[in-house]
Amino acid sequence: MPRTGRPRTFDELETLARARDVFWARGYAATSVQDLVDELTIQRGSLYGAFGDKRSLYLRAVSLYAQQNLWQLESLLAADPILPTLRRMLTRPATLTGAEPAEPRRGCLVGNTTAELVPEDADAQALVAAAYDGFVRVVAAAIRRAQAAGEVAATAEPEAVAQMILLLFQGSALVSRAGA
Amino acid sequence: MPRTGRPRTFDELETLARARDVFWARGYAATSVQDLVDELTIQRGSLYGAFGDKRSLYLRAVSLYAQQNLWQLESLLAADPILPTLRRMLTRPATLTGAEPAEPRRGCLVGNTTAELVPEDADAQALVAAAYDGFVRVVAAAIRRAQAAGEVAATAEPEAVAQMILLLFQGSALVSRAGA
DNA sequence: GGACTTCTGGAACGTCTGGTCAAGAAGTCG
DNA sequence: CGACTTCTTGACCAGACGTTCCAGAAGTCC
Repeated sequence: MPRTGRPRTFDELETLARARDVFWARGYAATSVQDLVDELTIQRGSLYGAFGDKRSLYLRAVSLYAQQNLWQLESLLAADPILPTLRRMLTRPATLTGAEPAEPRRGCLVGNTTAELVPEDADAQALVAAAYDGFVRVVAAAIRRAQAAGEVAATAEPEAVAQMILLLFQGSALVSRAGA
Repeated sequence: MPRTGRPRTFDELETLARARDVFWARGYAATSVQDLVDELTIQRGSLYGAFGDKRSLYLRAVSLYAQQNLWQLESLLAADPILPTLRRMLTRPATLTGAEPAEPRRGCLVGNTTAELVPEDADAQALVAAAYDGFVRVVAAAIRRAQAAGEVAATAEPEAVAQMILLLFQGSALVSRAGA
């Protein structure tokens, strides 16, 4: 069934990425639909037509963020050795997100969502839980590879260590919003 | 200058504590003034008369939360040994707040504030930064005491370890909102 | 080119928001 | 008791909010 009718004049993915940045900078509730209309170069009608309502747009934006971060994480950890990479991630959370250091500190959009929407919103909860799960899975796999290569002590429990790294990473992203 | 006129019929501190719980459960933006009026057993006029506006009330509520948590932390760490206490705090963030395990997971109000209001709000930023600072100070002091008592290796940097514990603690409180 | 479909732009809607106000109740103080 | 001050109550306000809708523009398909 080929798509007929007038095509969109804006790129949906690019617009979604811009929405992600707006939400990331301001949070969910503090971002009004008017803010989005202003910054996405889209009119209200188009926004609602393409993304449904504000909440759906937000969830899609967070989902995009989580997926891009997971890819970035995988690619960063693909190169041996992993320990310097992990250290850099923890001391500079922006390593994963590709944000400029000069930008105002925004933390991690998944973490921010966890604090603002979860546990009131079941969909948001599932979304962030999946993101955390993916993080742990990828890091644990990297640890196992590093153990096989002799970089990391074989006695360490990969899943447990990965879980702890997740906590450190989220804690770091959160606290970094408040200053150094 | 003695206070004259009709006295308040509600206890200000108790009301503030209740406001803290409401904000803690729902977040800042998602809590309407009407919600507060409903749950504090106070009328709008009294609320504004006693606490100024919504934001002031929120900041005072977070401040109360932070101070109570700091006291609780100090008293928990006063008893040797500190390591089991720290472990319990990290695996069960509610240890500090005194929240029931059955309650919906709310994380840490300071952390939630960091995610929702900071860095847009300079007052909130100062508030949470002070809270983090207090946490690190108290934990570092406890580590120094434990080092003097031989419980903790003397090679550890108390401040650095305390900072890491803060990150783990905040990470744990945050991620716990999303599930186990 | 004609029929049809989708998108755009912007006005409009009802609701809810945080905040104010005034009148009366209920205290304190001398 | 009388003067004064503060608190309570609930109606009220203007503005912002998220969302809907429709007329016209701009495409696709046969």
